[in-house]
Amino acid sequence: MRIESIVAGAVNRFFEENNLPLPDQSMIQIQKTRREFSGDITLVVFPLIRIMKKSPAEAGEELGRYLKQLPQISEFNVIKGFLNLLIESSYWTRFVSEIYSKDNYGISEKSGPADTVLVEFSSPNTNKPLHLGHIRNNLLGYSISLILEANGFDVKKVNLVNDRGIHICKTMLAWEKWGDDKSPADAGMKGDHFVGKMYVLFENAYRKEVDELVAGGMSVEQARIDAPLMVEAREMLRKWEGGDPGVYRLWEKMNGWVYEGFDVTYRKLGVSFDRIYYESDTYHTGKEIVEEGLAKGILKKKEDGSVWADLTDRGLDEKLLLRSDGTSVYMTQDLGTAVMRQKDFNAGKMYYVVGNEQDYHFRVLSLILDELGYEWAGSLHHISYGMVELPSGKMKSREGKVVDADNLIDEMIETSGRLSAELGKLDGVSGEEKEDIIRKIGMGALKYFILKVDPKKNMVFNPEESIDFNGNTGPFIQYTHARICSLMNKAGEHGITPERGESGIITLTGKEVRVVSLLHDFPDVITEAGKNSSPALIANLLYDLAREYNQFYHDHPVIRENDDRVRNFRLQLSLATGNVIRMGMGLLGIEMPEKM
RNA sequence: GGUUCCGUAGCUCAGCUGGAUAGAGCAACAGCCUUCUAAGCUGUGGGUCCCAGGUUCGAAUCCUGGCGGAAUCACCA
Repeated sequence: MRIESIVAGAVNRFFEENNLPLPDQSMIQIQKTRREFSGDITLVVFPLIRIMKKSPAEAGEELGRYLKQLPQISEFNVIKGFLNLLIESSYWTRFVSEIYSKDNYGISEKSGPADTVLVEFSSPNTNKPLHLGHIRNNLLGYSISLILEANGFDVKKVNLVNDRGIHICKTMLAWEKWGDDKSPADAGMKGDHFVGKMYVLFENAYRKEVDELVAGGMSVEQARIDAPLMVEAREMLRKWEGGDPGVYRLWEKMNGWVYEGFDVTYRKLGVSFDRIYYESDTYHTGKEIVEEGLAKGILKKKEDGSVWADLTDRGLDEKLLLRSDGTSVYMTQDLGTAVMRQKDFNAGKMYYVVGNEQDYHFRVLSLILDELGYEWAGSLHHISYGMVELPSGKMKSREGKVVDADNLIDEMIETSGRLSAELGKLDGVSGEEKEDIIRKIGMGALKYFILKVDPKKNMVFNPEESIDFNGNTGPFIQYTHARICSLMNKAGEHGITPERGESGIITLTGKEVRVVSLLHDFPDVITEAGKNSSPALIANLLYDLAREYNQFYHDHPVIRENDDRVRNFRLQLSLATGNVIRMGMGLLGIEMPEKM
């Protein structure tokens, strides 16, 4: 049993034996002892003094004397209402001996098909390549999926591709006009970048047209509608919706280019999906659902033919679901997608990893599904994450103020290679192995940089100051792991391997205890990370662990230790640390080199 | 304007459902490699936790009101 539960149980017994009312569970607060005091864990006695009717000092003393009887508690002291408990080394050595060789420590087994959950992430538009904002989305979505799996859920990762709409038509029109019938291969570009370039060509020419119309005296709003390019794009959208074979072929061809490009980026990021949905499919279902709602009288049609959901009873406004011309909007498609998915997977929960700019949209989506009578409407859960901003503010694709995903990835790997060379770290390694290590480190730096930040918060990325490889970074944690691998190899060469079982009666140093106690926290952190959809919690623990381990490593001999029992414990401790780091980083989607 | 979120060191971020003298990293400066990987370790300086009230034995954390910033409130997605 975990030490916190043992102590909490003993506190309860104390009240029982003294015929006092039992304290509420929330009153038994156990936390880590702050470093400046002596002890490992601390019971906060303030909440208990009311029942005990004693001063904090007296209550602490009394509880301390009682708890010291536990075989796991060796010492105690009371300072200002805080009861600090020193844990017997044998508790820690036994704990380490139990987990050091497990490759599933902290991981919950799958609990069955009833616990299927669905995670949507990525959700790209097919008119431009992925940028840093998408990277955050993909890394979060993928990591959260892994974390939910580690919490025992059967996770389905799904992607919803926004492959239809006016923005796609803009790229098609631009290609027809200025593409010279070239393919991405002809242009020597990745498909998504090539199509993205078409989008930019359109936007630039369109802006020029608008400017000219405005100069001629037209209002900006009207100019945006009347600009010849926009008229053509809308015409193309109508043809697409009408199933015009020529337009449809072009649409398929250009989307194909984009998907080829996306695949490359996804592979580099190491993300994958169990199922991909396309809005060009789901919007049909969405329309049907709206028609049904209309027939049932839940939705209402206005005179101009547009269809609305009335959410004024719920404290919100009315929401448009079909335009007056009968075409669907964003919400329509999301309704369809949700219903299709529920049919496909019957998931207990559907998570949407989507930026916080869409908080309102998802509140409305869930409410409308509820209005329409879907009893699973409450199972939608928006994992809302903050924007990635540049020092100059928000990224804006139309102004070219974006950090391109592929460029960034390439730069990270390049930097990784340069640093390795400067430090002479991989001089003994060559070829594919070397490339692989360099790639893992570069990607580790990028992924950790993004994931260590609380998802809910906006974060700032400064392209001028490239992502660090020292300090609180992915490579720092990877390095710690590589060190441990190297240590174990060296130990093996000396014929030293950790022996199973407890290492015998030894007294641990403060640094050893700090490392063990972080390992001890790992399962709880996985649980919390699952509940809060926050990979950052895992990242923070791993950083603390790596830092504490490096301190331990700095001033404790392992292989060179003469006392067999101590040496064995330190080997187990090192192995356990390496395993937890590897598993934990695995949950962030970060690979671990064995040397670097 | 309504709603939601945010405001912690020069910069980037931790700080869990209230607990001890608010912590890391980067940047700056000063040290540590005949010893298991120096992408490491140690030390120094750096704070009105936006402001003002309130609740509490105790508030960066909870409540109210300001100030500042962001998002959203589309027949865009």
